[in-house]
Amino acid sequence: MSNFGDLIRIAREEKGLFLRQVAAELEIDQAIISKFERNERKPTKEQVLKFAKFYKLDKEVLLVEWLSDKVVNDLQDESLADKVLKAAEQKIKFKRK
Amino acid sequence: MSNFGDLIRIAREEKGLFLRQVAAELEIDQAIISKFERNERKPTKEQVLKFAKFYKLDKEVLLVEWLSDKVVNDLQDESLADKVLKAAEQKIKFKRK
DNA sequence: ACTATATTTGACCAGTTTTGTCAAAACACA
DNA sequence: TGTGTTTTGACAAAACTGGTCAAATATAGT
Repeated sequence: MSNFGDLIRIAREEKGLFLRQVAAELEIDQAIISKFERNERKPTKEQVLKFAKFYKLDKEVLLVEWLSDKVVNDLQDESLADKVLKAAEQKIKFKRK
Repeated sequence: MSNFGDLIRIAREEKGLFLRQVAAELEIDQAIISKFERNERKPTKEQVLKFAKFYKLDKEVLLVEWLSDKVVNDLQDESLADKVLKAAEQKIKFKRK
């Protein structure tokens, strides 16, 4: 199962870049990027988009990864997760009308 | 489509109670309850449980309503909602193993 | 319109959480 | 050991939450 951190770590490694270099390019402290890569901290939406652009990753893929991490985080109480997701789906459907 | 606010407003009206009374009973400021009923503010989990108990509503129903409101709130970008919910589902499934 | 009561609104505060900065510690490896 | 990279943790700044209160607004009865 993928997650935001893995995606950006792999992308960085594939390009053979150091945290320092990415940090300079994106103007984000390298300590923070390190934490993003280990899923220790959640980036802002802006930052997600910066990573997508810089690593040339699909913006949507990265956003979905990031948002679903956030949703999972809301559902601490696993036991209700299924019901909650179903309910959320219904609400979204309803909103679209 | 229901939501947390509607549920507790209807419950209160069915019991013929004033905000003031509920506020006193639950020790929550009536201005806040008013905002909960209009979905202007999100209660804490504790508060959700207080309402369930006081109005004798099913705890789980109320929690699902509350959590799914939270999830929908995360998904500002409706266009990705379906993908995000599917991804979240996968992550939950994965976590369970 | 006036009164009385109920609800909503908005300004403000305090406490918590999140985000960013930095330097030291830990790690990798020649 | 020496050099360069990554991780960790302490700290501060900023943003967000949750609560309090009183004034404004709405509602109903007279």
